[in-house]
Amino acid sequence: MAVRAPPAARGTYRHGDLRRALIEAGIALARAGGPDAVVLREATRRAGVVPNAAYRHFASRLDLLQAVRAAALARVADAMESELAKLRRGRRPADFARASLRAVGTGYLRFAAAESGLFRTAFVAPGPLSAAALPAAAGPGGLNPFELLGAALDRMVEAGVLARARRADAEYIAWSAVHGLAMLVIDGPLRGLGPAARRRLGRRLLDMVENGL
Amino acid sequence: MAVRAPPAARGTYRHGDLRRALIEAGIALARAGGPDAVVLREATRRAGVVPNAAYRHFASRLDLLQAVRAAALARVADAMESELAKLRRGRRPADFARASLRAVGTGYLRFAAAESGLFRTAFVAPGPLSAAALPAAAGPGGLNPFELLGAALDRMVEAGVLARARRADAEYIAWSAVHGLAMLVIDGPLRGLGPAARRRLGRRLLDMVENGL
DNA sequence: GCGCATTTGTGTACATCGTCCACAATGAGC
DNA sequence: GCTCATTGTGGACGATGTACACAAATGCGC
Repeated sequence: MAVRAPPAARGTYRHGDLRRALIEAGIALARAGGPDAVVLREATRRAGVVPNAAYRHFASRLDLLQAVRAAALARVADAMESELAKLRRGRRPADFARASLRAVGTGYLRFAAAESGLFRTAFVAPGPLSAAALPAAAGPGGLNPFELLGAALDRMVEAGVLARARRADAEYIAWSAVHGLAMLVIDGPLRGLGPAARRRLGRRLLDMVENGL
Repeated sequence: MAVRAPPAARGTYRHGDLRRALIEAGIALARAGGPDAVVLREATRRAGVVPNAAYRHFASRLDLLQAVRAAALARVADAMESELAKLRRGRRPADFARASLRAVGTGYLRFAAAESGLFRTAFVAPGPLSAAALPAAAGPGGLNPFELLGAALDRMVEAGVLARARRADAEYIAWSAVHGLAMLVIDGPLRGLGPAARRRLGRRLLDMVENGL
């Protein structure tokens, strides 16, 4: 009878929740192979549906990719928040603020290393032009990765650890540093570096951000 | 008769220098559309040759891409060197060393902004696994981008601007920062930022590297 | 000079992909 | 219960990467 064979095979004509199923499949594909692996036909196959069915829910492969991308971004935010959650709140504000910034960076780098396919998908060039703006890409706390970083920096200013004059654009600079390391580690010259070396480099980079910002 | 129609149409059976022609076409494609635009059939079309001819010179599309990638990397090195060449040598060694580091970074960022397609191609993930090691990717001076950066950092140590203890891994950290900014500006949230804002951010980032390294 | 093997380009073919169009099954609203 | 908008199916097209067999040109040994 095979009501639920591994790929699919449903009895009903309607799928019920195809849109979600396609995104789910897309996430699985992205996880395994990055953005290029998000292939429309394969997603429909996994959803047990004919390729064209996808066009009832997405205008194009790119449209599906964007949805997957948003999901991936949300997971980045998750990773950051879970790192932030580890912080003990008891400390002096200055230390706490600094630790927040590091936590944000650490979450980013950890996620990049652990889920490189999704990470690459999250930051793929979104077509020729797109406001993008990381729309519904927030984590459980309701903040997207960019906003989480901004909040950490604000905390640093309040705690007097970061001069107010240096606050402007600080998120771009800090993000750049962390993002660059993530990229180089994922598929740049630093690929296959070993977790220990990766952590060491990560710490060193965050030192630079902390001191140089 | 059309001996030389725009796309191609040669008289001879042999092409003469197909390998080079394909790489050249690949570079043009990468320039215009990044790594994904390096399409084997289109390259052969431009070379005025049937698709399969490419396989006499490249094992696969990916192999062609690697060749284009090497060329792109060489141009990155060019950009860095040309920025280094602008430096007046007369100054105090410390200033000169610092300026070298900035020049390397500036060249990198300039190239990323001016030739984003080639830049993205230069740093695309090279397949599932590859030693890569930036082989014949050097500029006129014979140094690849990574080596140019290393040389600048060495100069800083010699000039006493960078503590010897902090020299280790410094290229990875510095590269990360600059690379990250380049990525964000090219197709991340900082896309379409305007040259002035871009330069400002670049300077700020290089400040961070200089102070925080 | 000449014959033949090696190189290099051609022709045909296949699977896969994104996408379009016409049609069929379904379920909601009257 | 009829109608109609929604959602999935079937078949098709052009593009891509690539494999296999064949043909033209080159160059080497003689």
